[in-house]
Amino acid sequence: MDGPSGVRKGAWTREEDVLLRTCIEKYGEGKWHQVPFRSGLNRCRKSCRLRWLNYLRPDIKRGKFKTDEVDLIIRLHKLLGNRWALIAGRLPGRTSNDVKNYWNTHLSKKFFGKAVKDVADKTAKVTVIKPRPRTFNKNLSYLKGKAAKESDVQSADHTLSKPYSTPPLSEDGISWLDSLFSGKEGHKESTCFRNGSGKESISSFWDEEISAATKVGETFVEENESDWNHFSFDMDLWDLLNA
DNA sequence: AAAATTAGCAACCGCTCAGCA
DNA sequence: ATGCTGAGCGGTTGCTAATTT
Repeated sequence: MDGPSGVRKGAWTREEDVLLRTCIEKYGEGKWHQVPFRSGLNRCRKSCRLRWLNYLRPDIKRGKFKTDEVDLIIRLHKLLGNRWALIAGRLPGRTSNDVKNYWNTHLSKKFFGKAVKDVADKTAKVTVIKPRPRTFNKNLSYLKGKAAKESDVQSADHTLSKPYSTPPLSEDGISWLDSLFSGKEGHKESTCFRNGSGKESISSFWDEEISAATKVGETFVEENESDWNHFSFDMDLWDLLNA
């Protein structure tokens, strides 16, 4: 079971779980590089971290996904793509691995299979561009104050897997995006689920998303500004989160 | 009852990013 | 500006249990 480097791999034993749990309870989460040494486990830090996050953490919820959880996964996946950590963050007690596994085993066939069938039926190629806001670039024309071209916005409609109503552009052509990113008025009362603590504002949802996105390298699709053409926004999810 | 197939889940791997020197 | 290291994420693999033939 040991790897070439002498580090143990494969399934965790009960004893290893106890050692890891004891270590985390004593020293707290984090400093994963020290965990194997502190716990006395012959495991790599990645393995320890994963075991804790996906299995040993006390707040992890086990058992089948409820229908509302499934519904949320579907909607969030539509909005965020395969960003399992973000999706799992909206599902109290569920890990990204859980969500990912559930999607791959239950939902991907259901939806991807259907999509394939739809495409075959229509014999039309549809490219679904999933939004990945973490590739934001501060040099993007939008962030430099340039307005998005309306024609671009309109053309984006054709790239979406589901039609949606694009909020009307104001004179500067960016107001709705502006408010979306700044999390300003109009959304403050909206809510969504958050880690069992009840609710949080939808604006904070986006604040988190966008702040993370803008923080990360501050690269906002510089190499292909037209990516914004494909920015999709799920109004159904918006409604759901507002509900 | 046994073999083959499928489904579900745990764990690993490789990559990217942030922080720091 | 650059390189290094730790941390985190998503894709993929592999094992096991359940189901079907």
